[in-house]
Amino acid sequence: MRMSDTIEEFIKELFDDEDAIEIQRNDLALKFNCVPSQINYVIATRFKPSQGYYVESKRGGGGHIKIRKINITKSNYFMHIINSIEDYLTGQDVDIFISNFLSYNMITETEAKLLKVATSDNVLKISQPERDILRARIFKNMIVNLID
Amino acid sequence: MRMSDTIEEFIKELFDDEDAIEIQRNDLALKFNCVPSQINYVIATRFKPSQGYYVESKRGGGGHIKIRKINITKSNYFMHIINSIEDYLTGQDVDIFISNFLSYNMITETEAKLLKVATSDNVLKISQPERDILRARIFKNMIVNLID
DNA sequence: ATTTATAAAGGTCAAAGAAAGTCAAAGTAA
DNA sequence: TTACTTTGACTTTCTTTGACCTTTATAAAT
Repeated sequence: MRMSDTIEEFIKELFDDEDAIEIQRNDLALKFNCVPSQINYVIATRFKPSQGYYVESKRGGGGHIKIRKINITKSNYFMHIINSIEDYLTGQDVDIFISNFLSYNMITETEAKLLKVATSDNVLKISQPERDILRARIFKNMIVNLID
Repeated sequence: MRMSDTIEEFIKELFDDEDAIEIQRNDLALKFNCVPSQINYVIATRFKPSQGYYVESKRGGGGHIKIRKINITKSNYFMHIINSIEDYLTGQDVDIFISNFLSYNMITETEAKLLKVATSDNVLKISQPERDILRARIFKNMIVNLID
């Protein structure tokens, strides 16, 4: 088995239910007896955004590499919602969606308020059926941006 | 955890609702077993104006370092922005506002994305000048909801 | 009362240390 | 051959440390 695969596996095991982990490049390199940049290679090839991960790091004393797993459930959930919304969307529909999002802890209170106000009749202020069409577009596009 | 982080945390806990605190550099250094200039480092990197703090100090006997939290209260800040927006708002204006909000740490990345997408040409998709008028309405109303 | 010395703060800056990042060359496997 | 892996020299970023500097208060000396 390639060393990169071993390291990849090890890192993946670190996510034990958690959705984010923190590693130290030099420690890992030491543990696997490889050069530190090998760790970068593993991360670059196995923990890309397209593979559902997203990475941030800090250099200097006490530096570290943090790898976050994109919450598939969340993104599936929102994707499903988006697909389920037709071309028209009423204000009541929005209210129901938002209260569900909140009860599943998918969004913050502030995000809820933003969704609500940006799609409210008072703000859109155009006549039907254009209003519900515009509302659907705004709402769907906003939701896409709630996926981590 | 880095010493700087520990010290930062400690200092932040000193603000217990208060909006200003006073510390003594040598005492702190002693408490955390570090050189006094470490305190300066922490202050310089973690209590910058851009991070909402402002620092004054006095040397000599009975000297001290006073750190004040500047609360351009979010609410004042946003209210001012809202008042400054006329009936029309372009996409470029929005971009500038958003990047300012972010650099002043007034909003999260997600909130930024929501603001951006809910006011983008692609989503509004109506003709001018109605588009800029609608954008102004949506943007202003969303911002109101960013005030905790 | 004024000047002078001393001690008590805090400030600055650069060097050393501690991570992580980059990139290209060399090695391997399909 | 071609794509993927491994290595290592070099770079960049952030933190820690320490030597030296400036400011302020207070006590001592004039």
